[in-house]
Amino acid sequence: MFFLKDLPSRTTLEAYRERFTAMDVDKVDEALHMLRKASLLMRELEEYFASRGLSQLRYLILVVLDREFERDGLLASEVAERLDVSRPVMTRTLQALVEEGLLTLQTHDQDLRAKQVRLTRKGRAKLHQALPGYYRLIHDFMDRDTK
Amino acid sequence: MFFLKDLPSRTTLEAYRERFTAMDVDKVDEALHMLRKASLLMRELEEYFASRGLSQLRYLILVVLDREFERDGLLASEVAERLDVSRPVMTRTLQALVEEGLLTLQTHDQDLRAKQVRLTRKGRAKLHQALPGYYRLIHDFMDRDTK
DNA sequence: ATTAAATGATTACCATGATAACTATATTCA
DNA sequence: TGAATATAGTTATCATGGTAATCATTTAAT
Repeated sequence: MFFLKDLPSRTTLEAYRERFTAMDVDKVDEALHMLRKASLLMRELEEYFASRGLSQLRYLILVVLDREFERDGLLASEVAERLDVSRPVMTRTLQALVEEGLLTLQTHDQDLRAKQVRLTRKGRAKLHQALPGYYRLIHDFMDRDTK
Repeated sequence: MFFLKDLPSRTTLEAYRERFTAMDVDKVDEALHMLRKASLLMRELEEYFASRGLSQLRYLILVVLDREFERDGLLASEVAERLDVSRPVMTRTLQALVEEGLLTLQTHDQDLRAKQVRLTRKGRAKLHQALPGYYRLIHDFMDRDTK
């Protein structure tokens, strides 16, 4: 997370450019604003998810599984790959979601190392309940911010 | 962090809009791209800081203190306020930085509850060593990304 | 002046991210 | 075919974020 209330001014950035590096001040400035804005939005999203017994990652796992409605679940490694998150975090989070009855985990038929992950009806319902508020929050944030 | 490799398509977003909420699809789409881009940049920054014995927050604490060169340090609460981070996290991080000799903490003269935080010479040097690479990383990321 | 409320910092505890090391199973190739 | 390598997942450990509760001190109010 990146929470610097007063970002470095253009003047400060230009002084740095002079001193050591051939950076594009505009792009760096844009990046700093983006980091702060994204951090604020992420914080709001985490708060929203927490209020619904979810988290950013839990939510995204449900999304990824919900998308693949033609397939009978995904391998844990496929979920991890689509989300670009480390395996141990995936293991832990999937287990927590199973505890809560939102997913099932089952050893794969052919490959005994692998785990098949499936959404339960409860999991799908939980996701669909969270979606409207999720999009509303993002919409409101962007709306507020661009004013 | 937000790491969904395939973001919801415009079509998907429009379907959601129809179904439950009067959202601006463009703005939501923009927000999702921003979240992902910021997450990737934050990950690179954390890696950079880790390689130098710092972290995003440790770095920002040094920046905030370095900025206030006219003042003889800041109160811990002032640092927390400028960075919008919770007090317990600030306490812990300041103590770690003191352990490493980058800061000093001293009980305030007038208010015995408060702590005065000051950059040491070593802390200032550490910050100035980290700055060029920090800006270069951001520059390169933005440059790469906009291609 | 004394009590009540507010403030600064800390402690205890929990959630979520990472990496390194490990187990078990599959695959490759000599 | 058997040994070496690769892959899927887990465990252990650590870093960094949060909230709630607590302690000490200061400020406000009666």
